[in-house]
Amino acid sequence: MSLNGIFPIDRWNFTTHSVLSVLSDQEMALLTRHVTEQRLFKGDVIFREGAVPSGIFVVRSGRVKKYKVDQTGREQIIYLAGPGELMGYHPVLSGERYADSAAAMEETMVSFIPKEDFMDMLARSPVFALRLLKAMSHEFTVLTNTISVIAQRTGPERLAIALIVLREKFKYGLNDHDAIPINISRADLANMAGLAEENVIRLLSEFKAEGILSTQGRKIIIKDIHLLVKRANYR
Amino acid sequence: MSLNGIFPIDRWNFTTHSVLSVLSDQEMALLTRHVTEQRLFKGDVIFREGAVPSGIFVVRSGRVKKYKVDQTGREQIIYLAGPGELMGYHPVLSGERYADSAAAMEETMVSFIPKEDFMDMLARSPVFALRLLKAMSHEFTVLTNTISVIAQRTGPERLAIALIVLREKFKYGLNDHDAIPINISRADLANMAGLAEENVIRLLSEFKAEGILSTQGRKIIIKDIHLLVKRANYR
DNA sequence: CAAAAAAACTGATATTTATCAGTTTTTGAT
DNA sequence: ATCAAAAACTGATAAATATCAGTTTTTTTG
Repeated sequence: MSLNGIFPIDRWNFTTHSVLSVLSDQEMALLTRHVTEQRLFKGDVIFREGAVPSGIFVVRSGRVKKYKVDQTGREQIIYLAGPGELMGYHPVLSGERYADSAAAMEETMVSFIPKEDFMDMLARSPVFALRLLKAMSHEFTVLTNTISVIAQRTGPERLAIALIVLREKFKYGLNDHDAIPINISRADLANMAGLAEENVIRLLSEFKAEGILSTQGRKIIIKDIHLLVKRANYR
Repeated sequence: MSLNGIFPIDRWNFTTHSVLSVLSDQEMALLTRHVTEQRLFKGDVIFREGAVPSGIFVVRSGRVKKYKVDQTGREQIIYLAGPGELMGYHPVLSGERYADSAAAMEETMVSFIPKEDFMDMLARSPVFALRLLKAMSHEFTVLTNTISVIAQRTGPERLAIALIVLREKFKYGLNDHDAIPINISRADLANMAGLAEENVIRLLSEFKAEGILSTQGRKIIIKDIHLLVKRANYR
């Protein structure tokens, strides 16, 4: 079932504009001539805030969290990247260091493209540059909405929105009628919603009592998406 | 006195990469051939969330807040734009609607460039496109840091950070040794720091008691920037 | 498959921040 | 300069959320 029209899911989480797809086969071959593949396991760090980038990453499979760590060690998850998404190109373009860190949330495959090849393709292909501008502009909308969610929504609303986003992120590869098991630790969920872990757990059992979801161990299954959207208090 | 090295002020608030400056005189003339100037007064809305953009804006003088309004009518200020900054080009590039609203915080001059002229220049000038990519990437860092401030800092820390940013934003046109009067309503300050207005006022008098600042009516003057940076708990 | 480790969960309490109902001060218009 | 309106400010209270100190369940590993 699609959420279009009910909840603007695309605005909250997806980078639907496929950036690489605008390249011709020839250009693609040029861009990926020095590409390397990496298999990552849960918790593996892909890049760390403050480090100097040497290339960009493409998520091939799995899920990656982008986050910032504060003084007390708490993580705030800023974005969740899935298959097909580009990561880590902003600091390459701006000549800065990484503004956040990225880590695999499960077994994940990523491709690494050296920054020289990326910048080279950008200079060669005006279409690619324009498409990247478009994709970044969209990401901007997503980040702006993230700010408003964190700053203006209550705890229960933030959790409900995080669950709606996660459900979409975990849909990948499943049939439409399948139940979608959201496989995420309570700690990661808390860091997404900006809540203490204990409060996430308490809210989850409230949602369960309301018939919104069920749990199987750590896995969360949304039973009534409309009720969940209502709980998110979306206007 | 510069804050470089003490507090990474640029990361938090400035779009220092001047986008228009890379254009030749000829290109500039082409871009600004249909430009119109507008004089705006305090509170005047420049664009509103959800509206369809028909061009981009350049702030010439004054200060503009970019914000989102929630169900209860509360504003969260996302960014504060000053002289030289481009506004409202993201939705033009992505073909979306405005993700946030913009309003003048004081008497302000803005230029309006029709989107056709902007897109035309982008197609004509690869240097311009690359520069825009660079500027947007930097903005990304700023937004990412905004998220971490809102999500991970305490109320007093958020207020201290807002004041540091505001002090820089109000520096424009003053001599280095001048006191910088931050002229902002308590309501706007609260909406920047993500606090209730009453708590901002209480915190301001705490800061005053600590010798960090003084007030003259609504105007705030930072007396000890090092103490303020300390209060922001920056590492 | 049993033991150990990790994660999920619970209840009580503390802390932070917002809300409400005002009073006082400042600002802007005549 | 005066008055009305708006903004700044104060104190008391309420609500939301975090923290602490555990117990129970689930997952992982030898």
